[in-house]
This record gives sequence, structure tokens and C-alpha cells, in this order.
Amino acid sequence: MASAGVAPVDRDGEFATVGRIRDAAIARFARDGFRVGLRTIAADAGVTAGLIVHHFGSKDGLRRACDEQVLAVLRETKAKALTDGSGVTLLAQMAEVERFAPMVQYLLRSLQAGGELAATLIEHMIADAEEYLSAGEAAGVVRPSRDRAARTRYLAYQAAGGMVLWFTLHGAPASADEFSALFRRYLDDLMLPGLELFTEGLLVDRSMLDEYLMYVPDPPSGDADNAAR
Amino acid sequence: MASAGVAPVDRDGEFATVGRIRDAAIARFARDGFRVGLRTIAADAGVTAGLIVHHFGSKDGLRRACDEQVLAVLRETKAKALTDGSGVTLLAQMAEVERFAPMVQYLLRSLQAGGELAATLIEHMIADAEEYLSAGEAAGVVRPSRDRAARTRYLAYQAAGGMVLWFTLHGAPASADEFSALFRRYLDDLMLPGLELFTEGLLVDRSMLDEYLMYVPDPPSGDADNAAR
DNA sequence: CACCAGATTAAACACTCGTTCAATCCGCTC
DNA sequence: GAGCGGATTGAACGAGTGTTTAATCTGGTG
Repeated sequence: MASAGVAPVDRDGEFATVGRIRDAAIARFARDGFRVGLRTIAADAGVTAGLIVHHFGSKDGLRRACDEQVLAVLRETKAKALTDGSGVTLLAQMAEVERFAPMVQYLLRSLQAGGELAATLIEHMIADAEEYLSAGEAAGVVRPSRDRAARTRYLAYQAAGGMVLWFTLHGAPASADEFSALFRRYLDDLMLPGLELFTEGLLVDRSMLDEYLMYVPDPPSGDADNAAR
Repeated sequence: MASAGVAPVDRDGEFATVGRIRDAAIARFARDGFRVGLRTIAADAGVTAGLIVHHFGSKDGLRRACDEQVLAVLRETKAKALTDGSGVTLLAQMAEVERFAPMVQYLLRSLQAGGELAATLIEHMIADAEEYLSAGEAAGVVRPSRDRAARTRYLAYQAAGGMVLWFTLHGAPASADEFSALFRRYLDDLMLPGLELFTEGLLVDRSMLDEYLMYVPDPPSGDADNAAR
């Protein structure tokens, strides 16, 4: 298989131009953020700004098309990764393959800017984490929590937010290779402290936690509010 | 004390206008992000766009003045909080006082956008965390780490990044009161999972950590690179 | 009072942005 | 081959942006 959703489908004429514009937009949005002008993207795709709005209606339409494309590729890749078993380091292995680098960068930009895709992405991450953590609990390798949903959300927000902030402060890489290298360095910085914290915790005694539990004996109580946020 | 660096100094004539413009800019930047036009800020301050660049040279000059002001207030408040002893929940208590809400929001916007103030702020947070964690280690309430610097940076990035992402996805509040309420809800969502993770960890056994330590026996080795990043 | 420096304003400038429009090009069908 | 519809273009529009400029106002000084 020469192209599986990432590279633009080569069926001549049909979606050649539209796909080329969309992929160029993803790459350019990922590299320079969502404030780039339509003319820059048009130049990247070798077309005119007018043609973009002819095909996508508006810049926001282009943005939505990019979101859908990235989400589609993410779902497809995730489905493939599940058969391989190692789905946890999904983003990591996506960053390894240079072809996916622009999409990962695009996702980081989306999380940074907020919006619908960002919310959807976080929900995906939370759902995945919920699955893995539940399986881990059942297998006896993950400690149970007093409020599993809250812990899952906490871990997802911390992981995603920390990653976005790290890349924000370490400068946007220009090429896909640079991004892959930077991503590997991020994992290097992350792995030891993360594993340490996850296996040994941070505090020696449990006085702080017990004090909090005494002061706020709030049960999980699965309120409807948690679903919306 | 009627005004301690937060409210614009009332010494008539002198810095009245400049301070008013700067404070209006901080509030407006905090509320709507850094993309707002000078005319909007000017209208908030009751002046003209031209006057702003007359006093601050350019929009970037205004931005720098805001950064310095926020940083100055942060330092001052931190110094005061140190005498009270409870410096850990610095941002929390700052958000409680409605007067500080725009500044905290401004800091979040800065972290989201990146730039010099964001880098400085993260360095501050890392330095503070380093201090508290070291003290905790010495007092025997914080577990030692195989790489203390890396752990400190990890915790700072996760905490700050998670907070920024949370507020990004939960919509920017319009008023200072709303922000305070939202901040309190954020702490509520955060506290239990955080304390749980910090006191009990996440994993039951240490096989993952040991495996990593075996695979990558990299010592801390305090390389010069860590200082710059 | 004359004068001057700084504060302040309204208007204009130059630029970029997303979007619109009329015109052209190209491939297909009758 | 005529004609049609979509792809594509280049230019223009209108609304924004940050910045500049000339003019006006104002308060203190000689």
C-alpha cells in the first residue's frame, strides 16, 4: 500500500488539488500556527487564495477540513496500533515516523489554541486513558483511585498540557525531522521523573492526603456535570 | 495601604494615564488574548490609539510594560506571601483576591502564547519548586529523586501546562469574579487526584521503573544543557 | 503675557487579512 | 464543433491592523 490516508490520494484530477491544499494547510498550520494567511498556504499548494475558499468555503472551512483529516488519520492509526498492542505510546511512535510529524504538531497547535478539535482530542485521550487504567486496575498493576474519573481527567490534562507547554517554550521546529528529534528529547526529559512519580509517588507520609480527605469527604457521586466537562 | 502596586498609583498627573493604559491593557489582554487591537485597549483606558504608542513606543512596548508590571506584582506578592508562610498556594490565593485575577489570567495567556515572560515565569516556578522540594526532602516529607532537577522541571511543566490547558478548554471567563470561581473549580478537580498521585503513586509494582533504569542507566550528570532549557 | 514642552487627538498611511467577482481555462457531453 | 460546468486565476474590495503625522490643548516657566 503506497498511501494509507496520510499522503494525498493520487487519483488524478478527483481530489488531487483539494487534498494537496488540505495537506499543505495542515503542514503550514502545524509549523506557523493558525494565524498564517490563506495566501501563504495557497503558495505552498501552488494555487491561489481564491481557489481555497472556492473549495472550502472559507478559512474556517479549511480549518475544519484539516481537523477532520487529522482526526481521521488519528483514528486509523490508533486502530492499527491497537492490533500491535502498544497503543500507549501512540503519539510517540507517530512522531517517530516523519510522515506523521506534521499531524502531531497540528494536534499540539490545536490544544494550544483551544476549540472543538482540542476538546474532542482531550476526550479521546481521557477515554483511552480510562480504558488502559481500568485494564491496569483489573490486572492489579494500577492502584485503584477514590475517584477514577477525576484521576483519569487529571492525568490526561497534565500529560497533554505539559507536552503543549514544553513544545511552546522550546520553540517550534521547522522541519519534520527536527520535530521528531525534539519529541525524542521531550520523552527523555519526561520518562524518568514520570516513572518515578508513578511508582513511588512524591510524598513520604500520607498526612496531607488524609487531612484533605477529612476536610473534604466529598464522595465521587458521579454528578452529571462531569460528563460535560 | 490603599494601593500596593496593583491598583494604579493615584499620584495625579504623573503616571495616572500611563498606569491606567497599562492596567487596561493587562485586563484586556488577559480577557481576550494578545490579538486585541490597540484601539480596543485605548477605548478601555479612555484614550486614543496614538497616545499608547506615544507613551510605549509600540504595541510590543506596551506588551513588555505589561509583562514587567505583572512580574513586579508577582515578585512583590510572593515576597509578602513568604512572610505568611503559605507560599505554595500562591497562585490560588492570588486568584481569590479579585484584584489579582486579571494578572493570573494574564500569566496564563502568556504561558499559552509563549515568549520571554512565559520562559521567565516557568523558570521562577521551577526555582520555587526546587526550593520547596529540597526543603521537603531535608525535612523527610518528600522522597528523594534519582534526578532532582529533572523531577522539578517535570512537575513544574505538568502543573503549569495542565492548568493552562484546563483554562483553555473551559472557556475564558469574562469577569474577575468568574475567573475566581473557575479557579476554585479547577482546584477542586485537581486536589484529590493530585494528592492521591503524590502520596500513593499510580503503579502497584516497580517493574516498569526498574526496567527503564536497567535499559537507560543514564546518571543525572548535570550537563550544561539543562540550565538553558 | 509669551513661550515652550509634553499630553492628547483625529486623520491619514501603509499593510495584511479574508472574501468577492468577473474573466479565463479546460475537459466533457450533445 | 458548440456549448456547458467546474476549476482556476488575478484583481479588487472592505474591514481590520500598527504606526505616523500634523494639529490642538494644557500647564508650568521665563
